[in-house]
Amino acid sequence: MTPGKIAGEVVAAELLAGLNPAQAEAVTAPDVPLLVLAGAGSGKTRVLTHRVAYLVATHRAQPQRVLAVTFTNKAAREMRSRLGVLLGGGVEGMWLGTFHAMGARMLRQRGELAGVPRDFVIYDEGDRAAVMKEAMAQAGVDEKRFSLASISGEISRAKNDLRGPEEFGASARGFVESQAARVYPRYQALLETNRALDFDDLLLKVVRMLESSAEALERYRDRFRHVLVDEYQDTNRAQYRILRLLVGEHRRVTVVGDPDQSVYSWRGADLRNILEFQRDYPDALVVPLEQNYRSTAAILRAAGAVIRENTQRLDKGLWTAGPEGDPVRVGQFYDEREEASAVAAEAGRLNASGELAWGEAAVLYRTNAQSRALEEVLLREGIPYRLIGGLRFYQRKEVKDVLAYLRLLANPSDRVAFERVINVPRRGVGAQSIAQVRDLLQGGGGRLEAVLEIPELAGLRGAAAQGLRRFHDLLADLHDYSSQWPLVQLLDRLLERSGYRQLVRDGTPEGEERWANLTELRGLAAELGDDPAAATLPAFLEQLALAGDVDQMDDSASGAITLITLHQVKGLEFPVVFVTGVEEGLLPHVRSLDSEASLEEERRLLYVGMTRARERLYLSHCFQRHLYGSPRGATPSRFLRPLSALEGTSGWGSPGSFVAPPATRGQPLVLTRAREAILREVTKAAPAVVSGPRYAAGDRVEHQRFGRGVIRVSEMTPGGEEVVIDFETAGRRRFAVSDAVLRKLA
DNA sequence: TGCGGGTCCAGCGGG
DNA sequence: TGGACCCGCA
Repeated sequence: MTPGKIAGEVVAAELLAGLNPAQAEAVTAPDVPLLVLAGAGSGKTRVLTHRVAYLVATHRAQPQRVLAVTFTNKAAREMRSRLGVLLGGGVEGMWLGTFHAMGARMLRQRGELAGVPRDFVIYDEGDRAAVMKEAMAQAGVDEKRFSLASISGEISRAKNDLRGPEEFGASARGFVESQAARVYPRYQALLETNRALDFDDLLLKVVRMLESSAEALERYRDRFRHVLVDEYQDTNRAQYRILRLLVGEHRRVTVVGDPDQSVYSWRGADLRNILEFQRDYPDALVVPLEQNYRSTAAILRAAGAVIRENTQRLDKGLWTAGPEGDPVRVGQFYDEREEASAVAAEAGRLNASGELAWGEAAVLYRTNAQSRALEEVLLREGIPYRLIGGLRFYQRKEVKDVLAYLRLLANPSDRVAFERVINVPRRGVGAQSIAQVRDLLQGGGGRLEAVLEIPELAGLRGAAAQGLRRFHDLLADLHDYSSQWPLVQLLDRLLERSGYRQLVRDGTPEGEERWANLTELRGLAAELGDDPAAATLPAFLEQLALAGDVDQMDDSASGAITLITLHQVKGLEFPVVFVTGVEEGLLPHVRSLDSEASLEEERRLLYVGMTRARERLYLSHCFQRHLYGSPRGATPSRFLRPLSALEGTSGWGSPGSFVAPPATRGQPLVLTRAREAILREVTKAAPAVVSGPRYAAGDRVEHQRFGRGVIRVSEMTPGGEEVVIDFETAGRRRFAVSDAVLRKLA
């Protein structure tokens, strides 16, 4: 026996330590198709990573022959770092990432086998919308009658179902579909001229490649002798097809998922993939993970009672060896303001008694609009919170603009990028001139680069022509520069030479905020600087395109209550969870009432929310809720029915927590007022009615996001107090004072 | 070309 | 209610 083998066995034994029998079974299962039905909080990620590590440690798999696919970048990162720890390095060469990253990588390697140019760019949702708009115009589809979103959705769905323009056109039924069928081929043609793929293409083209090229199929099948997939319940048909093709005859495939947590059918996820795994592989080994390590018995019982009403599911008996815990509380409140106050009051009570740090609680809701009332109350009460979602980093105008410049440098055919920045900052090239250029290119009258150099080709004269030429010179300059200097310097030069820095930094606080975002982008480029392979422009752009967003959940240590949608909260957990707005029309949402399947998905959404809670779970609904500005009556969700008779479930607050609506509207409820008074005393947070500045130069402060710093300037503006802070690590920044993110240090 | 007011719309959002 | 978008006017 070789020393290596012995070491491997030692590691293997360590990998099984602390696993329960079901987990161990899944980790050590033989090379047969394996379906791990992992209930909420049952250690799913642990099993997946340990199985990969186990396969490697026991020499059943070489790292470079393993493909492990996750749904999010975050999950991929986590898995990579956990594997690094488990194996002490040794993950080199392993393909570990999202489906889309995997697709991009394969297409860079062998995409030409499916007619994909090697230097393709990846279009995000914004770019896709721009192209879609143009395609709709070409097809003569009226944007007023058919929304971009509906057409775009149809086409995306078609792609996820592996239907090309012809096939889709042949089977199109109904108004929207037939319009989409006219747009689809034009949309695809435009992507092609731009040498661009959208996210759906990253999957679709891989399928086409593997199906049409024996060489490609052979190559990747041989390469990936072990295939493992996380969140299998969320895979769409294209992803399913890729897996089937890759797994082929060797059938060493492990999928992990929970049908009860499938909440993305509207994005193409197909529950059949997991429900029918055993039909696809009749000899599959199915290992249910039923022991929950997260929630109390009371919480599990309530969640189980809710999800059991669904018909489309594989029953699991989720159980816990943990304590019964506090009862699950269901409360009714007058309206969303009182609901928010109740959340704040309860969180405040727990915090005051030392049972809860702010960062340990989350407030969940169905729609983003619901966050407003919560924010207002938390702000008023001085309770720190962080809002997940909203406008994301890469969707910010300034970031998209600068990225468009970079994309144009990397790919001069990218007309979406061109149209985005040709007149930003202004160069005298208006909509009219852009249209002329577009028409010329449309008619095949030349390449974009040529038109930039000789604008007269497009019939342009005067200021517009000069603007295009200046733009051309700028790009040429940057192009030369980029061949000799690292990314960061290129970015700096771009910001200077283009005039973009001046445009953004207009002296307003908003301008500084935008500039701060660009500084962050610069930071990302700098991070890559250490790695020569990643520091090229194309690699940088690809990474950003696939990264989607800077991870908002990474700073989980923040001392703030989390406000988050039910969809985004999947995969997270908190000691204390409030699920708000559990009402008919909201959860289930009105738009899901038309089919039993979507209704069941809504129920799963509530289930996901409930199972995020470790110790305390609160559900609330209102008597009335403001929707689009006007009040409407609300009734408790049908999903709550099985809870009414359930042991370990009780009302939230005193029996009188809900009282009849007041006779005159707009009059605050006495009870609400009393509660606020109590809360104020408990949290000692005085209402934020301040007439003068709260900060002075020299004050030491801590910012939720940027850390510690010193106030340099404080001034009162019509919009409130504004401060300039020198941060220890984040440099000088300017803010409007917000108690939610800034606090004074002693 | 840039801005202001009218109008329309409103679910969840990974990669 | 509030944001996005369009049209018309300076």
